[in-house]
Amino acid sequence: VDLDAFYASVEQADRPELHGKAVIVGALPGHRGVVSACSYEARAYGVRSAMPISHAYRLCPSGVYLPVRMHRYIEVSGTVMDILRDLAPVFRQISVDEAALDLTGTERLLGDPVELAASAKKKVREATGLTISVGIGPNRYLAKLTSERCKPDGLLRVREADAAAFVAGLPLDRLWGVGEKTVTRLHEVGISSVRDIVAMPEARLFSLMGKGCGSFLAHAARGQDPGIHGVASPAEPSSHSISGESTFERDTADAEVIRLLVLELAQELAGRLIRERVTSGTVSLKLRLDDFTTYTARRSLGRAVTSGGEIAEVAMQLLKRRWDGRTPVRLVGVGLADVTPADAWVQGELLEDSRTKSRKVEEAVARLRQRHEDLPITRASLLRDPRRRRV
DNA sequence: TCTGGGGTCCTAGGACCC
DNA sequence: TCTGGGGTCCTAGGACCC
Repeated sequence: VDLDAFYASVEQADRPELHGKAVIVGALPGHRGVVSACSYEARAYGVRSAMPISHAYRLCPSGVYLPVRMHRYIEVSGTVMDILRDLAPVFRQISVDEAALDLTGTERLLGDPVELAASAKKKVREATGLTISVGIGPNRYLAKLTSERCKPDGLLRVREADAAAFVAGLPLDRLWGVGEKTVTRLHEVGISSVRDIVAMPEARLFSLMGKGCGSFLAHAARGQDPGIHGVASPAEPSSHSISGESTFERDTADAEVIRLLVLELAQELAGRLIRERVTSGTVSLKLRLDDFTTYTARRSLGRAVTSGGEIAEVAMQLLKRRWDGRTPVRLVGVGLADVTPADAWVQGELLEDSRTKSRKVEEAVARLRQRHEDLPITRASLLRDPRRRRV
C-alpha cells in the first residue's frame, strides 16, 4: 500500500485551494536542496522527486513551493497506518507512506483481497482525503511492483501464474532495488531487459554481477521475492543507526562554524537517545567538500556514549583526520551506529561514573523539553554565534 | 545546473586470535 | 624463501530507497 505523492497530497488536503495546482514540497527556490515530493500536476512539467530545486523551478516557475512539514506528514501517516493495521493480522509499516499487509490464507476470514483493498482505499479517503495505490501479488516484492505500476489511486492484482509475464514487461529500472548504477552495469554486459536476465544462465549472471546482486536479479526478474529486508523474518532488527546532517547555505572553511554545527548535531542525537530510550557505542562523521567528494569516518568506543558533548568530541576527532582546515566544506553530518535499547549498556554506564554527570544534565534538559515543548534551551555556545547560518 | 536528509544492506580489506 | 584456514570485529565506501 502506497500513499500517492504523499507530502504534496497532504498539503493539498490541508489547503483545498491547492487542489489542481503544481505543488512542490522540499527546499524553497533560491536555496540549496531538492524536491521531496510533488503533485501530479507538477509532474506534468517534468518535475520529479530528488531533483534539485533550482532545476524544478526552471521547469515550473508557476508552481507552489512549500517547505517540508514532517510533523504533519507523520501525523497523517499515523491515521492511515491505524486504518491499515486493522485490516489484516500481519501488518508492516515500511516507511512514512508505505505499508505491507500479508493476506496469505485470509480469504475465508477477510474475503477477497481486491474487495479488501477497495475498502481500504475508501476508508483512507474518507478519513484523510488522500488516495492510496494498492498492489496485490503472490509475494511482497511483486505487490510492491504492482502498486508502483497502478499509481496514482490504483488497485491492481497480479496472480502467481501471471507474475513472470508481468515482470518481464517492465523496464529494467522499474525493478525495485535496481538503480542507475546497476542498469549501467547490466548494459555493459549486454543485458537491456528483464527477459535478458531470465535468459542468462545463473552462473554467468553471478560471475558478471557478483553473487549478491546476481541472485537478487535472478529472483526479481522471475517475479520471485528476492528476499530484501528480511521479508520472512518478523523479528525487528536489534540494532540500527540514527544520524543528522546539514548542508551549509554557502560552503565554508570556517572551523568555528563547522565545530558549532557538529556540536548542534551531536546535541540533537543525544536528545534522541534519551527520548527513544536507546544508546550507542559508535560515533560517525560525514564530511562533504565543495567538489562533492564525501568522506565518512566512524569510531567504536567499546562502551555507550554518555552525552552530546562526548558525541561531539569524538566527531571532532574524526573530522580532524579528514579535513585539512582549508578546503571549503559543503555538508557536515554526525551519526550513531549500533543503536540498541538503553538497558543493554547499563553495565558500562555503572563503570563510567565520571561521564554520568553531563549525561544527567542532558537528561534533565530533555525532561524539561518534554514538559515545555517550545522551551528554547540549548548550549550557550550554540546561542551566540551569528555565523551559524545554514539551511 | 547542481546535486537534501534519513535510513538499510552489502562488500571488501585489515587487524587480530586460535 | 615462503609464509594455512577459519573466525570475529572494525572501518570505509557503495548502491539503493523513501
